[in-house]
Amino acid sequence: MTLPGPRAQDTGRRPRRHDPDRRVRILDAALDVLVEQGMAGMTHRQVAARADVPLGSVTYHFAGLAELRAQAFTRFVELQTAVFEALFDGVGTREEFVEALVDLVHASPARQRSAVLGFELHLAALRDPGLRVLAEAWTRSSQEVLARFVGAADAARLDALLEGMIMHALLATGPRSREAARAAVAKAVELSGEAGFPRTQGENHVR
Amino acid sequence: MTLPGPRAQDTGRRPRRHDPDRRVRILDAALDVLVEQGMAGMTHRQVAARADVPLGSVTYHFAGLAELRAQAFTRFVELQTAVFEALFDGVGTREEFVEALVDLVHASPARQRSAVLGFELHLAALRDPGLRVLAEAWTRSSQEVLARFVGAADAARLDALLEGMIMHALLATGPRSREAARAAVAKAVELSGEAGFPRTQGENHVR
Amino acid sequence: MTLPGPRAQDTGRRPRRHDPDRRVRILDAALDVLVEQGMAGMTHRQVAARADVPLGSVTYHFAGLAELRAQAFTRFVELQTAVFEALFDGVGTREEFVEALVDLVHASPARQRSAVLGFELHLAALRDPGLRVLAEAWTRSSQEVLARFVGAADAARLDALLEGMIMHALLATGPRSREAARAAVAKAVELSGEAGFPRTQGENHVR
Amino acid sequence: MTLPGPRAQDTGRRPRRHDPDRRVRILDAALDVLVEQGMAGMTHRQVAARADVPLGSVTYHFAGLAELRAQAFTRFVELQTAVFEALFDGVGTREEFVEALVDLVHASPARQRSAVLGFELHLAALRDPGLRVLAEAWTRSSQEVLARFVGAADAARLDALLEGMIMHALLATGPRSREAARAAVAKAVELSGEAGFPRTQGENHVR
DNA sequence: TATGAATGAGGGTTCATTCAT
DNA sequence: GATGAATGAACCCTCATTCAT
Repeated sequence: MTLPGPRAQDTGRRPRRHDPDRRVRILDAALDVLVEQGMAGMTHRQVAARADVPLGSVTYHFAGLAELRAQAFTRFVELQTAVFEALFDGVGTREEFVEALVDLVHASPARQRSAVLGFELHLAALRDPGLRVLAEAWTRSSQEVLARFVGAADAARLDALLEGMIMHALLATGPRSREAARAAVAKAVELSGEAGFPRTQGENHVR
Repeated sequence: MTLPGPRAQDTGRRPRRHDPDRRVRILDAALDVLVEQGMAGMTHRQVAARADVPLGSVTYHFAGLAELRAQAFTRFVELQTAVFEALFDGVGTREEFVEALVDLVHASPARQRSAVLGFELHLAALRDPGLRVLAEAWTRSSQEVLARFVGAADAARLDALLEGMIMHALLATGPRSREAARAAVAKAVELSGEAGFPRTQGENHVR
Repeated sequence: MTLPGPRAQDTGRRPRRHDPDRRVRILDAALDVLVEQGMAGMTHRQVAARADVPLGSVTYHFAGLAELRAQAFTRFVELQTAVFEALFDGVGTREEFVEALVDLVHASPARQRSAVLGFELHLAALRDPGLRVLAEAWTRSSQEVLARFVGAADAARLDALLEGMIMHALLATGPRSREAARAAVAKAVELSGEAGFPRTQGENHVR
Repeated sequence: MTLPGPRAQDTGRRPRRHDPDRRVRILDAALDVLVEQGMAGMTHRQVAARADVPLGSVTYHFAGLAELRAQAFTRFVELQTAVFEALFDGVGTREEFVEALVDLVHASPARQRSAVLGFELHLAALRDPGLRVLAEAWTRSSQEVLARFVGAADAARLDALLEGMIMHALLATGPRSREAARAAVAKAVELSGEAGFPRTQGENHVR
């Protein structure tokens, strides 16, 4: 029965001065919390604890929770866009394209996080105009990448299919076979126009 | 100075109607709130206000917010399953099938609500095992309906595509052409096996 | 995810008609709850559940929580007075007297209950005039019993000692030796006047 | 329709004083409320009102009602231990010892408060392990003080007697004669061993 | 610049009590 | 007579946000 002083929010009291990317650390922590606790669980306190940062630091760097949310999602989209780009980097043949898409869809622990964040963003965007703009830009940029390989209309269709498959993969309890995913993706790609595959099958291409 | 007991109270005389289906009214109100405010906004107070019911009524009929959520989603799935069944009632040809799917996807004010609820359920299911069971059952039942017309694997693929298209439709700001949606759906159905279409194309069917 | 109807307060729905001593069952249940949960935990619902009686039955038989409390304590005092009387029934010698007192003090599972209730009553009586009257009557009656064996002043002193020993026994974690209790009681009785012991030591007496 | 987040708020501009010993003020207020309203009446709101502090201040400084209770009782025991020590400071003769004990027992408005708190602590300790530890430590320390004047066993007996007399004094409606209390205490002390009285009776002692 | 003490609105939930059935 | 549906008041607690330091 000690008297510990106010509440257990002392994060260790180290004198962490000069922490230039504290802002980014907070954003990443916010995304972590968002993945684990959902939108409703993303509070100043949770984020601060996750970032190992004093509570005031979060309100200091971000004008409010809405802004924190917006910037966190913005960071997510930036990172995710880069990942998406990289995924198709060096893809030349239809087979490689399909394989890249299967990578995208097939649930790996790493993909789980971005899948959850993506859907959180989509849902949040329904009620926040700023986020809606962000979500649309993200979707557009994704489809533009896909459109390098298939036509624009096919890209939209493919993107929708991927979105749905990712959601299904997210919710499925049992492990899903990669082959099933590949078959589904392949069938969808099959129908797409030929445009955009610089190399014929089997041809090697150094990016 | 009497023993206070936890509380002392004087109920504010108000007509206390016996209301047999109040429970269902509360569930519908909960779904309304969920659509408009999102999961975080679905509070006892909001739901009570929406159902035009005193606060205590919500906590009386449901043991907790978790149960209210669960039962609301359960009701949603029940209703939605019926709607889904009805949509394909009388569908005989591939053309009719495609048209039904386009109805499903194309954003009408009426579909908006169920689309949002569906995605809210999917997201909530990520963190609630009970809801996950419900979501899986719903997905399974939907795919079983689709599987009457195309093969099981195609049904899963089609379902994913629809899911993605619905989400895209939900987020799109501008109005989307019904033709674009039809084209995308048609292409996906094209690839499916012939199984399940009792009538040949062009054949007339009196609904 | 079943729809169990309102809340889990259905006590089994047997048609318990003609239950003449339901009132007493409720009182005993109230005392049980009081022992286990404390004053703050003695709610209508807890009592009803404990008595295996519908919620409305408690409010039907008792005008309010205050009355339920009062009547429960009244019942407790009645029962306890009888027990107290019985304890000294047949006590003739100083040794028997001491032994009876030690029985009273020494913590047995059975005594635990009445000890707790007694202290709850004392504390509640501090703020409820009605209970204060009851508590005083109880104290007076106890001391009158003791005064049959020792003088009135000694009875008051003895009663206080017993009260304190009971409280200490209640709080002690380790088991207390009966001998220690006997020694303490004996010493207190030693000082008392001779009045009231009809039999000399060793003499047999059929009540 | 912006994302609502859990809440949106506008603090109602009020002077926000930095108040370093607000924590202690809250604890004292909690003890005041406890004396007047009993355990069940000791709510956040009552305490806040009593301490003239906003509601949030109580929950800010104490993690929960249980902790508030625990720390309030801890403070009570600390203060009371000091008072108890001071009471016997300078006591040298058996007469002074008795007189000190009578001071302890005889109901003065000042003692009323600590007596009530003491019994509340004892009762609360029955169901709270942390408080039980505290109560036991308190009892032990009290008896150790008494044991400076009488033997250990006698100290326990004396302590029990005092406890009982305090409770009786607390409940008695009419004023009790100090002489009666002195007589009872004197008789109990009479039986105790001689150990611990540095000065013989009648000897004068300059405090 | 950075922090955390402070505030009150609002969240989930429990409950005494009333009253229609 | 007996019951349980219904009602809000009040409870504990969390939290976004402000602001003194």
